[in-house]
Amino acid sequence: MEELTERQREILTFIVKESENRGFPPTIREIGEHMDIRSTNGVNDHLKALERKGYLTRGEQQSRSLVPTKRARLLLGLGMKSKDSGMVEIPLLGRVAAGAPALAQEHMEDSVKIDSFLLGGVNGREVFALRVKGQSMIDDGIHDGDYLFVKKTPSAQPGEIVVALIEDEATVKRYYPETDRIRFQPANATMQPIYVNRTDFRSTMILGQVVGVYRKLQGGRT
Amino acid sequence: MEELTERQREILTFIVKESENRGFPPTIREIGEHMDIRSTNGVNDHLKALERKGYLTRGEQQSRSLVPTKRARLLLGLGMKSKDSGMVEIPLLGRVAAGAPALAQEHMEDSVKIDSFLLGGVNGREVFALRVKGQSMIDDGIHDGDYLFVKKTPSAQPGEIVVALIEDEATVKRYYPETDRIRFQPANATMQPIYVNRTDFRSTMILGQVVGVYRKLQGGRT
DNA sequence: ATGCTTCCTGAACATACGTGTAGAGTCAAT
DNA sequence: ATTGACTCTACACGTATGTTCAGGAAGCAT
Repeated sequence: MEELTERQREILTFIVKESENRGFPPTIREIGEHMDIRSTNGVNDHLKALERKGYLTRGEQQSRSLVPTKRARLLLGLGMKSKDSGMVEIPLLGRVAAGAPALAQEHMEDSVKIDSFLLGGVNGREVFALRVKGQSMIDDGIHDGDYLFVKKTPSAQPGEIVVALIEDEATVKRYYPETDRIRFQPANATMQPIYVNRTDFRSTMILGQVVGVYRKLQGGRT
Repeated sequence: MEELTERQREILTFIVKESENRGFPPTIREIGEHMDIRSTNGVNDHLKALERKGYLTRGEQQSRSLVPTKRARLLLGLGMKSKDSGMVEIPLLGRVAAGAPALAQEHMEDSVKIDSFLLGGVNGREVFALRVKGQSMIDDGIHDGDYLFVKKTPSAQPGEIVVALIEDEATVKRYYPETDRIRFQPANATMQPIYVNRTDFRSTMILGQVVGVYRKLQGGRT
């Protein structure tokens, strides 16, 4: 793990303390004021460094979206609050049917909490969950009714399992870009791949990348 | 104390939840989006009411400066306990190798927390977790490296997936009692079942029944 | 009827805020 | 010698965000 410089640690401490004392994180300019840094970019350099070293997560174009990571709390010797450490709450979308699923809205009525360890280091805030419908990925061990944990991302690496919006349906497939089209490959010997021409392809079609699968097993049913 | 209207309470709840989940409060527009209020002023009316009634403090001209008061937490019945409710901590045994696994000891060094909802109502205290070794259950969608959540029980129903101690090895198989022997059936076409004579069968051989499977997926590897 | 609160639309405005570019100085490592 | 982290200034730009004004509809008490 990369070490922090004195200045970076000071800023990280300030962010943590402000978050606790005021209830929300500071802005870049507030940090600059406290640290006697006249230029917002001076502060930004530090924030970038903290993010790169894994002590801070940021949102793009979002004010005050500075959230220290677990590692940051450990470094600063601030004991985590009880058993809550490492848990994230994931919005649970029902069995996604037709139409653009409510990714934008994300009503929190239903949610699942999960150990962030099981997400393999992915930031829990960019993950949603949904239930699988159908057998199209059975050869990859993804069954009907399974819970999928999906990292929101508009792109994917070839061969990765993604959730994509195809013909207004959210479906789970493997992603294979080819020269002039995209192949969405089911993992089921009885099913054919779906092809989408690059010209028809919008980045919004890929909703995210599957990072985890959970299946309830009880009473012996598969 | 002035009461809150339904709508005001909804917004207050949203602010509290967002603060906890994301680490910072929402903006007026984010609230509007979630509540289906198109006008920022519509939201502002509610915020003014919440402030007037003493459930919220705000800063002037400051983004995201929405901090619920103690009274708000009381009203919502959140005793400062945050997201931990409904969580259970499950001891995680390493890849169980040979010999009686440390069920008795249950070194807690490693553990996973999981939403009890995902255990399907099984009491978390009688559950342990372990990682799968081998491909013997691949046709049931249980792969090498998967995490199994196992309910400790000495018995099982026919056909259920169990963790059993066979020849000093902990293995995952389906459980089929036959007239004078027990058949432990792998879910892999290339593998043969294991038979145990009833006379040799001790109840301690069944460690538990599999109630959940989790698989990390990342970078496209299966 | 007349007000009052709640709940909302729509639009406009000022500023708070994140981001990018173009530098520059220090210091340690190669 | 050069490269690269770290630290910072100064300035500009776009947009994210809070605030305010001008209403309107529904319900409810006086």
